[in-house]
Amino acid sequence: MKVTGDQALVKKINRSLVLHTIRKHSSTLSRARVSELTGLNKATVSNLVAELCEQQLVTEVGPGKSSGGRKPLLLHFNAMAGTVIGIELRVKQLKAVLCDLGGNVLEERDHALERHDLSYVLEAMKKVISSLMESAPDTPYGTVGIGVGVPGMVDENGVVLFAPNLGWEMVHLRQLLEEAFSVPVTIDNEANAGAQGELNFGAAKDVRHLLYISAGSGIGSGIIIGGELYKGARGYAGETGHMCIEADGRPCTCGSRGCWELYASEKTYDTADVTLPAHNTPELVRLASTGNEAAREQFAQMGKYLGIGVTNLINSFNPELIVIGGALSEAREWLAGPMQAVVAERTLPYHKQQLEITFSRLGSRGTMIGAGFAAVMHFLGHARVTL
Amino acid sequence: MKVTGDQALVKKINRSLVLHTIRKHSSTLSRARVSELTGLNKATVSNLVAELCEQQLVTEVGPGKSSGGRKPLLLHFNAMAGTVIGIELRVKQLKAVLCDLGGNVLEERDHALERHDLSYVLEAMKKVISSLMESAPDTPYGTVGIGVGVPGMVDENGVVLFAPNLGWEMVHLRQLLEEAFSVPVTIDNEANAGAQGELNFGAAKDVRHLLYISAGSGIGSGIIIGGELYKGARGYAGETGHMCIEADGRPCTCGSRGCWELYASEKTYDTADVTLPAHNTPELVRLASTGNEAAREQFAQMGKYLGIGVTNLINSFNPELIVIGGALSEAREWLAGPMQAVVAERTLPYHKQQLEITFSRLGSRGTMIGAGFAAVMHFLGHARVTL
DNA sequence: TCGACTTTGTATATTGGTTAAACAAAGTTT
DNA sequence: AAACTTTGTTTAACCAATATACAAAGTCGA
Repeated sequence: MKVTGDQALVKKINRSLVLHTIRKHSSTLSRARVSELTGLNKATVSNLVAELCEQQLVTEVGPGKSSGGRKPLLLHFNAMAGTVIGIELRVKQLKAVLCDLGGNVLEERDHALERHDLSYVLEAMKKVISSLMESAPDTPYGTVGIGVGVPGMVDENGVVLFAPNLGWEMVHLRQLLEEAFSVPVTIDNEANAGAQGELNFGAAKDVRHLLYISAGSGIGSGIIIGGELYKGARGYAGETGHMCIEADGRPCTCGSRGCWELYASEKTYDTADVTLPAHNTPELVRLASTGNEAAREQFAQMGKYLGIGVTNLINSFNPELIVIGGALSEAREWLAGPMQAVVAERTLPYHKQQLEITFSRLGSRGTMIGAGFAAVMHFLGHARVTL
Repeated sequence: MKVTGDQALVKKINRSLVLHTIRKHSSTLSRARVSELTGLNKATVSNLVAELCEQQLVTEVGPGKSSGGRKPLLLHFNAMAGTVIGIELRVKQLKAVLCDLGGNVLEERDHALERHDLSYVLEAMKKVISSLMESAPDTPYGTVGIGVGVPGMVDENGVVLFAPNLGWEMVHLRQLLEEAFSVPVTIDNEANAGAQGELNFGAAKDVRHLLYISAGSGIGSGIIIGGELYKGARGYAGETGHMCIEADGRPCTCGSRGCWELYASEKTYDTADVTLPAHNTPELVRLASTGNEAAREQFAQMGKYLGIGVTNLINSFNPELIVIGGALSEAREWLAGPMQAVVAERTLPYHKQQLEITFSRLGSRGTMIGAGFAAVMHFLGHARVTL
């Protein structure tokens, strides 16, 4: 959209600056400190804070310690000003949480999915959302948004362009949910949502260049560059599961061959050469931990191929931190070793020096929380300028 | 950098909006039409245009056709208000142009490079730049910037982090050139520069989602999403040459194995199984056109592997248009067929419907012109807001 | 305990940009 | 020639940020 500059815009930008500064350092900043951090004049900060207080998004939490003068009045981001719903749509499951504006989980729901057709899934979503909305505590703004993470490509209008694992194409999911609940809805790629979750509340707090790999029934990645989600036209980037790692490898449903996710996701369970003792991750993890060799070997193979793909991404994006999330992160104990070995062998020394690989801290909740966070950001607003 | 909102910022944003609107539709817009296009008030446009006229960036070019009222005064973007220098640093060659602010080439220089050590290359660059600066016509602002495209990763401060084909690491190129010439310098990845060139002046004018593949001594890609260069922390994105397309393929200097550019760039010349009749692209192209089978087969193989990598990128980014540039675009006649065949076979029908693959229109000049354009944009300023 | 100093936060006048509305200028149409 | 259209400028009003002065509330040393 074409944006022109006027005073309303200036105010939006500065309000956003002040609000998010307080949010990120809740209960530790005074007006004076916010003024220093943002570069805004003290008076401007005072005015904007007054407005935010009226809107109940910020409260004064009491005096802090003096450093030789008047005691500062510490400002608190009022996370309980409203709630959001975060949803992760998986292939066989619908997971949802009710969060406050600070990403704290207040309620949680799980719902098994038997089919993937839109009307069935939509009905299930509506049920779960209604249930969470009813359980929401009384807050000034109520439930201010719904964020959904889906396993597929999403455009800037919240249309699911393509979700192969669900068999969806061109589903106007945002519109459908907004019509049903009359609340702003944000739709994100599942990996992008997970990346946002880990960046804001998990293993990657305040990392500038992050690569989040979501390994489950497929593989997706969320890429954070310069502290911001590198989403391009939303969800387009990071569709790395179909990165070809074997030129003449197995044919994939995507039309190509040798795609990464055929070798390093739960898809391997169906095509594995050896007979596996189980065909789902939780069961295989259980078996591996009891010493089952076939299960361990399976994870070792997947770890190796995970490492190959991760190496590609390291060589492309040179992140500071890599977080592995998704259902497969449960198997970290058996994946990590082989994966790290491949990465150590294949990446340039130049990359290795500042690189760390870790697993999701939010676990299976990361995507939901991240999706909910997108709704929070939509509610709070996030204007900024590129020069 | 932290940016706060004030009236100066508002003016910057609006000035930028007006200036670039006029630039993109030079000599066809009146003040009234600019007001409509930008959404700014007529008075605001008048004021900003007056200022731009004073700065000699815009001139009134005369009356247009009336549509039932007073004739409009058409506004012209004064491309000759200044000049920029665009440089492409290749492995064996330094190519440079002097352009006006509209990307029109005024002078051109070529300089062979015998070595890659920094001091030697820097000396060559200085010579070429000085020569172009001296030949620059007299303009109000003179030579306002230097843009360089380099075959490697570049960070946001113009530091060449890593350029394997030159053996460079952590070269503060921007700083070095700015100190030598006291003119703003922009450093870009070579593929990103090429993408910018084709987007603004070449085969991809006004395309929203573009994938530019630069295939030469290596492979890089420039990704345009939503009409803007998707560069993340500059140059990090698009380092696709080291995308692994053969899990246990040939070892690469990058530390990995089976990298794309080992199979689809000029690097194949050195590792080809069969004895090639020549080991450089121009010669092979000549041979292929005279009917040499070995040369044609070589290009066919490269085309196939180009297609494999391109398919990966299509499945990841779903662009509208793919432009193949770089030295290998000279061989389009023999590459295109095999490449298209692989792409057609491997991509999803969903992607194919809106996808077009073409070759560079600016040819070998694309990167230079794009690099120069980056300098133009730096000079003109390009403030905008994200909500 | 008192006064000097510090730090926090607010009030006031100024600045500088956009804007709506009226207006002037220069056409076309009937 | 009168009525209408379109272009571009002038005017006054508005509004957010800012510098500056100031009030409030603390610390610290003698």
